[in-house]
Amino acid sequence: MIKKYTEKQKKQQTHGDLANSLIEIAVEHISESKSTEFALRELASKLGVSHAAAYRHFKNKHALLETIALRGYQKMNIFFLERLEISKDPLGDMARAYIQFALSNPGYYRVMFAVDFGKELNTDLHSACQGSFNALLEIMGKKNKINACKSIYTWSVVHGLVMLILDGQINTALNEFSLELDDLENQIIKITRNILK
Amino acid sequence: MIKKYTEKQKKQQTHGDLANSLIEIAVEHISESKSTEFALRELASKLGVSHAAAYRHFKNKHALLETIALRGYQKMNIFFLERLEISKDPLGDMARAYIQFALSNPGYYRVMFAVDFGKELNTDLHSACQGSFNALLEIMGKKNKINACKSIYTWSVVHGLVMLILDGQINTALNEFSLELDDLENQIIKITRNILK
DNA sequence: CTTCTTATGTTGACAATGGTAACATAAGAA
DNA sequence: TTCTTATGTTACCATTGTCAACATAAGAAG
Repeated sequence: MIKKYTEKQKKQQTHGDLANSLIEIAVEHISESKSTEFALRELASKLGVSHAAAYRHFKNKHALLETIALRGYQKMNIFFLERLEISKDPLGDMARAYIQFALSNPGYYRVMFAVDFGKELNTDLHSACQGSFNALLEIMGKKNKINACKSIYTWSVVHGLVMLILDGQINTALNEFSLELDDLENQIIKITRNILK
Repeated sequence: MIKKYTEKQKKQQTHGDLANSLIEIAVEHISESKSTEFALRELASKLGVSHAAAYRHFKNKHALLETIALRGYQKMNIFFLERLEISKDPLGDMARAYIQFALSNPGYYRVMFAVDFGKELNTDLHSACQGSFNALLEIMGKKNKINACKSIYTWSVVHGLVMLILDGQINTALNEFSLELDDLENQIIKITRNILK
């Protein structure tokens, strides 16, 4: 018994760019749900494609996440480069750029910090992540222990702030003191700059 | 046809303290897997109990997570109180306590920041979380905008640092500069303490 | 002690999901 | 035109969350 496809199925045989579509819709979903959990089948369905189609482009669900994380780091690194090429305040602009990237790309950012790094050393991912940190390290000046501490410190500040904001943990605090996000961001960058002198 | 249980099943009819056992094993699993994802059935099986037994103690999987988060905040608040009762350096000790709690209770800490706060306002959870922040706020002195910023700033530093450490993101940086965690922690607290000046 | 009620287990079912295998078609290379 | 490969499809399976029906334990009420 030979299977035959209907005309509709024939037309949908090629989606065009399923890999990218999957990435986009996953990032969007993660951004809205505030969680990196999602159903591959549901996304496929939304794209008008069968549940198994995704496996032609990604080995499994985790591979999709890894790809998203990698793209996120690449996007972020480019974002940094653009902002820092001509800067009179590298540290401040770096911090500002970091916060802005994360808050305007919550889907990517979440995945970048949700994918387990320890599991199977994905060298691409590792070096992409390393790249961001090195940019920060260079801003600090000479590469030594003290400046490494300062870099980690700065990373901690911006990463912590961004995660607290994305997870909605400081909403009530902001409301209570009628604080705007912009004010907070400026304050935090100001403090950071002073501290590191 | 009436079902009969074997002698073995009869003995296992009461587990003793399944609710707490579930919490403990879940926290342990999360701590080891570095992820808040787990299979309820697997945990039940490890506890020698059937897959549906958990539902006598928790409405669903998410409820278990909420309970873990709540306990985490309670444990953390107690931890803070103990450390700050007699302190000559409240901000430094607070930061130190925060980092220590998170690093020695990674399972709880992860859940505390993974449970979605926005979904269904779990008032207990909210107030428990609020309690931690208020402790920090009081250390800063008068409650105003500036000090709210400083509090959020401090929280960002310690939360960011802890998450980067737990997620293994700064391992390579630490290795590269032969930095010990203790050194880093001290450096960061030293820097943070300057905030209040 | 007996009986009733409730707390806490059990099994069995179901739907959703991740993943694989077998198969069909499209598209481009030979 | 034909062969190969990329990219879909359906069918199937194991795992998981959840619920319903049922069984037993343990303590309260008589």
